[in-house]
Amino acid sequence: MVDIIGQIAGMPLFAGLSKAQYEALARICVRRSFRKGERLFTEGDEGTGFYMVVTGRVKIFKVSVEGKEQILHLFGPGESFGEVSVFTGQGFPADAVTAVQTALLFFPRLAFVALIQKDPTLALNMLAQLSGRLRHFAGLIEDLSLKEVPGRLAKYLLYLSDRKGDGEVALDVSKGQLASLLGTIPETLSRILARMNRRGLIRLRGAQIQLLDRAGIEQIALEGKMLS
Amino acid sequence: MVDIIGQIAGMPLFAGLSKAQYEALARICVRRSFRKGERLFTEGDEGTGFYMVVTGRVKIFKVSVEGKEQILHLFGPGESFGEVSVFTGQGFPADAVTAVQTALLFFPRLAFVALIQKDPTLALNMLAQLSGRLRHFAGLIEDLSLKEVPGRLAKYLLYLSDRKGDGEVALDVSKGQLASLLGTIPETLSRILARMNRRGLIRLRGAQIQLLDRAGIEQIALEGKMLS
DNA sequence: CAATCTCTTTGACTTATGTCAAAGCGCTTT
DNA sequence: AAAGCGCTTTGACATAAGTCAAAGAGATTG
Repeated sequence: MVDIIGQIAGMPLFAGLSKAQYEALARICVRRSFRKGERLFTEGDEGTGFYMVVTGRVKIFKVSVEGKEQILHLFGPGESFGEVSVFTGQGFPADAVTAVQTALLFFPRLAFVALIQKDPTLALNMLAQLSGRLRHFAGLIEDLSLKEVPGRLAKYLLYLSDRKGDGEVALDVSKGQLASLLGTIPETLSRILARMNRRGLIRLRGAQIQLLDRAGIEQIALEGKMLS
Repeated sequence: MVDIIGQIAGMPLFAGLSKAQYEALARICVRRSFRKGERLFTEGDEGTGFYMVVTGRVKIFKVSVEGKEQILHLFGPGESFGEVSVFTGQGFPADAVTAVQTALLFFPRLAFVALIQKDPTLALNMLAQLSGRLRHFAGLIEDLSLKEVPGRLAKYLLYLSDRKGDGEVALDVSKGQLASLLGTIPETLSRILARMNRRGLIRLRGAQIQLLDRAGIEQIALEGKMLS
């Protein structure tokens, strides 16, 4: 119980709340652990609450009839997911699976809504949370519709690089999963990485990628394509 | 003033509020009219509030460096937009332009946040609103990534048909705009409509489209492609 | 340490969709 | 009705990206 409060206190969604609120949140939530690859829910399932990642990683994705998948979001520690069906009352809009061994807090719908009704700060935090997610989705739509795969890849490499600081980047997902994240397939991703490598934009060593020509990569990200 | 209250009362975002709340909302908002094609804001602009459509139509979209546009959403009467930057404090994530002559209500950020803090119902309505928008975006991402243009078009035709009831559908946007909505260009859309016409799936007469083979169209929407 | 299994890469090929250019069509304006 | 204008359609072509198949690389396990 006390350690759950500790976990909750650090989350952006719960920033600025009173001690009493932390306790109330800790009282309504349930901690659950999952092995890698476990399914949390499937599109259409009735949503009885939402989740927050304590440790690990959760993949939210859509699947086509042929089995191709598009990752909508990868959520890590401190991030929450599954709120949409809490507030609309409809089923989940996508599938969720753990990408690695994962610990989650589950917040039941009705109890959480009751808390929100009593605490405007919590409500505003949640509104900020969903707004951020909308911004992210708008970016994904832009990328899928207006950029080619090299452009999306370049943007992702720069994103990784910005998180780390230096010019050496370690992919935080398998290349297959990265393909799903970028809206393509492994073969295509592989070819484009090879092309960037040949042109001296990057130096490929497995999951380690060195950004050799940052300006060139930035241009590809901006223009959305790699001039042939 | 009184007529603004009347307009507000009917909006889903404001459902279930007290008379006093309607009056407070009416007090903080400003009504503004725009001619067709006027720009309301541009991506990156600081958001000082959000808008609600009274009459007319607003197009929210992204543009690529080459000038191709992807429509994120078309908002009509009773729908609101621009909330994202209200709750994150960052700039608008996309561009907004009126698609026709349009009347809007503008709600200033700080005044509205103050109201939300006092009224949990308003907060929950807004959460439902944003959640619905996330669901819509998830669907758009799915379509762009996992369906081909015929699949997206079929889905849109069925959507129009479901709104109307019968098998005769009138496009509510120009074909050029429909292309932007579906993530393609006018030439491609034109070809695919012609192909569906040739195959007896639809009967094309300008902006009037008759759905002749609903089952066939549903299959294309589901599979995401038109088997050649 | 070999065997196996999965993930990744490469090659040859197909195809959906974009590009560019021109023609067609409908609508408004004079 | 003629003229002009924007939107739509069609054609010829280019190309990004998917499919299928096989080889290669890396990791895991017995």
